[in-house]
Amino acid sequence: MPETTRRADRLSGSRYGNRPTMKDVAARAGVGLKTVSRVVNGEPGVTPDTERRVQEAIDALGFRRNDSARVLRKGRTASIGLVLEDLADPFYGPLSRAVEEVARAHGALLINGSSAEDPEREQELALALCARRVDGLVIIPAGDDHRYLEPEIRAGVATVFVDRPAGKIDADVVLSDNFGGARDGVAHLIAHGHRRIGFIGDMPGIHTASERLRGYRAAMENAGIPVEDGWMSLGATDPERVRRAAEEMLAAASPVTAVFTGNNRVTVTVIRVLAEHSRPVALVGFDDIELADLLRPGVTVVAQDAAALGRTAAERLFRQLDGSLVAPERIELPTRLITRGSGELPPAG
Amino acid sequence: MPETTRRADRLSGSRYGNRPTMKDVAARAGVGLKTVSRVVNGEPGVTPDTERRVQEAIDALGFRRNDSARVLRKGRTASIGLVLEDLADPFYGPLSRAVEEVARAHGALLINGSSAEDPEREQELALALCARRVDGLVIIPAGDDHRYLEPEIRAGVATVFVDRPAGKIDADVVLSDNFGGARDGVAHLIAHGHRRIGFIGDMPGIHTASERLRGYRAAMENAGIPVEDGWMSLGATDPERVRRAAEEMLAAASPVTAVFTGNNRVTVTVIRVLAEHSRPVALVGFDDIELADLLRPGVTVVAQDAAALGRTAAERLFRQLDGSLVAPERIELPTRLITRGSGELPPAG
DNA sequence: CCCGCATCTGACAACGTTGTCCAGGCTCTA
DNA sequence: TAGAGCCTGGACAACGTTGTCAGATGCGGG
Repeated sequence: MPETTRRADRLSGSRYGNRPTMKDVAARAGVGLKTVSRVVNGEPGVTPDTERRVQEAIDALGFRRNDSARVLRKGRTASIGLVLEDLADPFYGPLSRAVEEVARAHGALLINGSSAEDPEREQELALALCARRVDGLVIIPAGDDHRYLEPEIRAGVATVFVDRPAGKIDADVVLSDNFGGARDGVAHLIAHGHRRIGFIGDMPGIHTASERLRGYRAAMENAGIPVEDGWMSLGATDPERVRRAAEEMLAAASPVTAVFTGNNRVTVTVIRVLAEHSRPVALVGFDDIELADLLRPGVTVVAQDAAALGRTAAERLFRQLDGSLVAPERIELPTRLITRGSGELPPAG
Repeated sequence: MPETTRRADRLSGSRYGNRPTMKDVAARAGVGLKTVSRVVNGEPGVTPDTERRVQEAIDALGFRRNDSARVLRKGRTASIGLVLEDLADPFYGPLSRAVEEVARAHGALLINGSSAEDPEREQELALALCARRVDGLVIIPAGDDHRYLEPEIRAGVATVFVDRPAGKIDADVVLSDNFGGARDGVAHLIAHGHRRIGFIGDMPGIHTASERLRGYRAAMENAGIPVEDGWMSLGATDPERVRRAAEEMLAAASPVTAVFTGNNRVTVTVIRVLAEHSRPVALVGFDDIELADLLRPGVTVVAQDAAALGRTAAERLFRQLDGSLVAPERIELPTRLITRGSGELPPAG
């Protein structure tokens, strides 16, 4: 006789896991089920007196509407998912926060998870979010094949990719101008007299990394400088390898006089190496880093606006949900060169 | 005749918002509803041949289980909520990530939101998460009254507070040793010969801030140093006010020779002020900051382990859900003094 | 005094899934 | 070959909510 047991537990109020339902509230208030629903949702057509009785019952029982059931009935969850690479990376905090603020403005909750740069985990996470029936997904891709999302998108899940483009499907994408930013950063070094310029970046398999590399090559080519072997280090992600790469460039027979670094983590490591180095070496880094202005010299960077990326993507997501959007688009946000000293050092040696 | 319409849409596959259900899969595979459920959940009792047919139907239709319905039926959502102050703050990134990893290890998703330091928003968010029927909540309190959670906790929502204690309810709390850390940091300055030491921190209404202030006072008292008016600045949160406060302390008739800063944001601003100051002033800050080792002098800090806070809290949450936990507890994690130079400067002037 | 109308209320089905339980078909043994 | 027992598959109810629709109630006017 489970019904009896449950009622007893509920009345005693001590047992975990049994929450009062609208039915319980209705029984206590002596009204119908639907009337409770009306009160909870602020629908019209309830006399003040009835409303008061219902409200009292709600408070007395500690009732809270079960949104799972609501979602099941209504179809929309008023929540969106965010799949990013690593929340602990300072670049993603503001991005995530920006997405959240837009979601909040649309009355939606944000569910997020980290892919840890693992394509399989990205897929697992994205599909788990779809199973929760999020209304939309903002994805910072780890993998390069997103066809697994096709059924979801067809089923109406709004989808926007950020920071890196979607792989093998046609979808909205919001990016920084990685190519242009890197090109301008390297050109800045060239303008200050450098010709032997190193590039240290992530694996070229990652879109942002290859675009920035392309920018480096373009700037060098525009200036008519042939790039020598040993000036480029790709795929060095962990500090140890970045350090080795930087040291090799600086110790070569004809060492580089400037370095362009492909992301914030690389930049930080290279700053450490340069700090130990005797001769001054110019540096421009992609991504801004905190306290960059307080170092001596200050660190010149190509800054992207992480918050703007997140905001733009989220706004586009909700416009998809509004139905006011049709064709997928690729949006590129400009980067900004912030000069602080390290990029303006003249060539030494 | 809505049924007909829906079926047609589904077959055409073009209209948004209609997803295939197990019923559809069953019809297509020519099996019963429950058999599909069994296949989807990997339950035993299905012949390989039937399983194959079902799987084909699933793939063909792009079916994905609706977890909302599942949750409704099963009672548990396998998701936990995290309410924090501001994801954009570098302190919370690693904390959030640590919570996520623990959740993942337990097969749960993480839903998070920022309170923006607003008690009302904290409550709104926490209750919204409860309405989604998260299994548990990790909360970094913005407010100081959490009685609104009593019905939820009684109903079985596991709850752990982090970084600051819960207000007016008895609940699990995981904190850093704010008092001890601040006391030791200030004692460190005293040990290096300082007697005129300033304190710049957040509003004393915030628990961490008042504990750190208490630590400052204790260290001074232990050393028999009376604290003068004007050595303490409380409630300065925005950079402008912090800057003014620091400048006043340094410009006073008998200026402070060292400063203890109450959190990372304050520390960063004070570093800027000190960089412009002529005489060297010692500094110890609460919270570690990135690149602190690269500044000259390096910044001595009292570091808390944000990831450990998050991990400890999340683990405790899941132990509550296991039922292996009974009485609420208060856990205090140690802080660590990291000497890098700024805290070891001798008194000047 | 009765009818019509507006207002308020509640019974019922449906959302998509899972747990329970039973039916039918099979194998194995006596 | 009949009966017992096992395995597979499916019918049905339930989870807690909301939309639909019809019934009840009260009021004013004819």
